[in-house]
Amino acid sequence: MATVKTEDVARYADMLAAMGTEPRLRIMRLLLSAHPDGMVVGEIGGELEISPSTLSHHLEKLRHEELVTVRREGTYLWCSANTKALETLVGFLYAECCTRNKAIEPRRITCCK
Amino acid sequence: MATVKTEDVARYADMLAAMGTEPRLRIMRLLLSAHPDGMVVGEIGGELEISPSTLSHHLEKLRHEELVTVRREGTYLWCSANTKALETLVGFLYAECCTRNKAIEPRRITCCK
DNA sequence: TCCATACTTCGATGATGATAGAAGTACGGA
DNA sequence: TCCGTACTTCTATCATCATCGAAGTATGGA
Repeated sequence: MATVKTEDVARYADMLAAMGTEPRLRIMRLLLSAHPDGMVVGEIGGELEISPSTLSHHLEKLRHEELVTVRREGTYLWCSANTKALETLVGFLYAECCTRNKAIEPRRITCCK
Repeated sequence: MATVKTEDVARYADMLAAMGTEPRLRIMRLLLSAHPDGMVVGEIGGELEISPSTLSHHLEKLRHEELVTVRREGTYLWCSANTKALETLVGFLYAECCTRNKAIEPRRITCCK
């Protein structure tokens, strides 16, 4: 069990905040369902009905927290969920709840859905 | 695997936002480490060096998202992490990443810490 | 070189948020 | 009944955020 450095808490808080908005959480869900191919920016906007400039800001935020990666293909930008970062974040929450403090039984998280 | 209703996404986003701030994430960590007894408000403030009124606002936010429960004992207010709500939230994230989309291998979350 | 498509950045606005001192409320004890 | 402790609410301020239209940049194709 790795110890959580105090400076990490701020980082995790920022990642949680990045997902703590309905449009951005929807974006993450969409990208996860399209994983690992990802989706083109315009396709995300069409699916979620978010205006281009607003979407761009949301993607910028998610990319800043490294929750989303982007690669260019011609004029298209392909976005993908960064599973590495998600792994770290969800692993942190899981550890806080189940491992470090044993406040929640693991099965309740891994089996309840 | 329960299906996630669209209106639930907004709720999960609010919960993530509630924990998406360094002081509040620290509060949750502290309360989890003190689970299930919880901690008195003043003790939290002393430990995290947050002024009484600011702390009160943060606790109000966490309580509003049902991440924290409060019980009174004389003049003291005891705060506890609401494991039921945390369970739901972390279960949702786990499902999104590992079950629904299989973007992340479960072991990477349950074993990596 | 010019154009169309895809996306970003600029600029502006209205909203929410974080913080904290000061005043108020709740409670138990003297 | 009065006081002290614990905590909240009020009030104010400064900062960040979400949104979106308009203008700008990037890219490939004609």
